Amino acid sequence: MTLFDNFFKSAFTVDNVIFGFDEGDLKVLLIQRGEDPFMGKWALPGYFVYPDEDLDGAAYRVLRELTGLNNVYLEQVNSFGKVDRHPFGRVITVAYYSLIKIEDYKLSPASIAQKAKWHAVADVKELGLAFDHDEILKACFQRLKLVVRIRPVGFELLPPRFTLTQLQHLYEAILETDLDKRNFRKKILSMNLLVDLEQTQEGVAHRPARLYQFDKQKYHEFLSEGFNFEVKESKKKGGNQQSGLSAKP
Amino acid sequence: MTLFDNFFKSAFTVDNVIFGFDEGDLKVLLIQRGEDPFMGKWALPGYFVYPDEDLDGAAYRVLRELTGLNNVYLEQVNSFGKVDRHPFGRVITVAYYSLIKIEDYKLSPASIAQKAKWHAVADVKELGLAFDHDEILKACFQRLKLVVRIRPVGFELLPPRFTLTQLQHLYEAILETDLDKRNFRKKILSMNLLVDLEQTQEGVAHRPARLYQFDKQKYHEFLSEGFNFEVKESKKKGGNQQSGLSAKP
DNA sequence: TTGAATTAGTGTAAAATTTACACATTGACA
DNA sequence: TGTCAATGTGTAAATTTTACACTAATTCAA
Repeated sequence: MTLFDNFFKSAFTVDNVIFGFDEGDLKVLLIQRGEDPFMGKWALPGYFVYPDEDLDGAAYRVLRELTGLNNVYLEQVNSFGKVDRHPFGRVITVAYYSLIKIEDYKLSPASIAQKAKWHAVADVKELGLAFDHDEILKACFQRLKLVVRIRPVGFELLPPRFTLTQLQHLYEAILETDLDKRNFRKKILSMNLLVDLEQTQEGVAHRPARLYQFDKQKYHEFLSEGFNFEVKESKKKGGNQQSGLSAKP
Repeated sequence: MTLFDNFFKSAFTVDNVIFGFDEGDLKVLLIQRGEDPFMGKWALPGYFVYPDEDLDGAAYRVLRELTGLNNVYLEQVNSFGKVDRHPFGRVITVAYYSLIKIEDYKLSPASIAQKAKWHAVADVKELGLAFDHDEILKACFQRLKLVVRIRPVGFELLPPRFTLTQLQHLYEAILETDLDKRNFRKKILSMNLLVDLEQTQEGVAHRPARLYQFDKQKYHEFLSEGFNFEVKESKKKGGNQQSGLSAKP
């Protein structure tokens, strides 16, 4: 293995951007560092890749240890390897993002130890993360924006029963835009991905909304055949520039 | 740095999928391995990431050493880190793809030494690459398919003057589909990205085609504002399943 | 010189999709 | 019983996409 003997003190890690959705906000799970470097700062959960472990395996492990969750959507985004990104040495990290239902997330021993906490993605800018984690988060968020147009992400992020307004808010949070209510509903319903539960919300001080769930079978058809999401921005409110996109079978 | 002392003999590399376009075929630059493992097999050009070098820097270096080219479109795609992907030890590689004009590529000393050769992407399946390079190529090709819809890749892959038919063939090669000639032209010309050079081909045994070049300025506007490419498959010939997509400002 | 071969170039109408837009409905609560 | 707050619904216009076939320009060979 002389090949390797030439090579240097360096390490691989994975860092995981764990997205959730709650109270109309897209959130990300961060941990507060208990040691240097960046003691006290917020950071993405991550850890070394073990020698007997695939990259994906490491990402799943980090996620599992922190959240206790197993069957989760997880996708590699990019690697980050600036020479000086870690003050203690050369560390190249592979970034993953995952989508989880916040209500499924129960504090694990690891998450307590690491002071894990959900933060609204929009608020993280001001927070300033450790290392180059701001950059990593940005890349993963951008990827999520792409993926939401190609895959029905509501499946991963919403509770089993949800209203169309909640679903719309999710899309708006991810796309950072406002959508037209009627057009959104038309589009979503026309995909036949939703099952009308013929139930309504309870205990809200206004007309209660119908509850829906995703149709797992249709969803899997979509995943294999391709998927098309396209809803245009409403121009009423002051949403930012953004528009449609489609990807068809 | 005790952190690092725990960690293992392992290495990072970059592997580069270098695409070119010639004679109607999308091609990839491969090298024939002169040493074990996989002696004699074709492989993607790649090398270790030096300790004082960023990932992108390493990818550019590999590309430059092989092709002598500098100002090239290059994008990170994914990392590959299966435990056993390299028979001699743990090697995690970061895959990049780049787009070059084949006519700009001149044999460099490195490319001669490494027996570099262009292969049609379609033919590589049968060839069987070293390591997990088939998988890496596939991932990069897939990425290119996505990118072609969002960025006018002709810029990077075609010579300065080209015909609309050449441009169409490029899109067909990347998307692996047939496109309708009239619709393609309508779409491309409506983007105002092309400059009609008011010249025609010479020495062809048929009606000579007009020559165009890309409008650099418009191109940069597109890059900053977003880009929209959408042309649907022609159903005449037996093209495979594929259809449109758009991404707008 | 003529015509055969080959690729370039061109327009339109129908279908599908996207967009903009406003008001009646429901239930809780005071 | 009326006020509050969010739900739910339809249509017409504009835009985009799609399907489709013939004439034009040039070379080459007879």
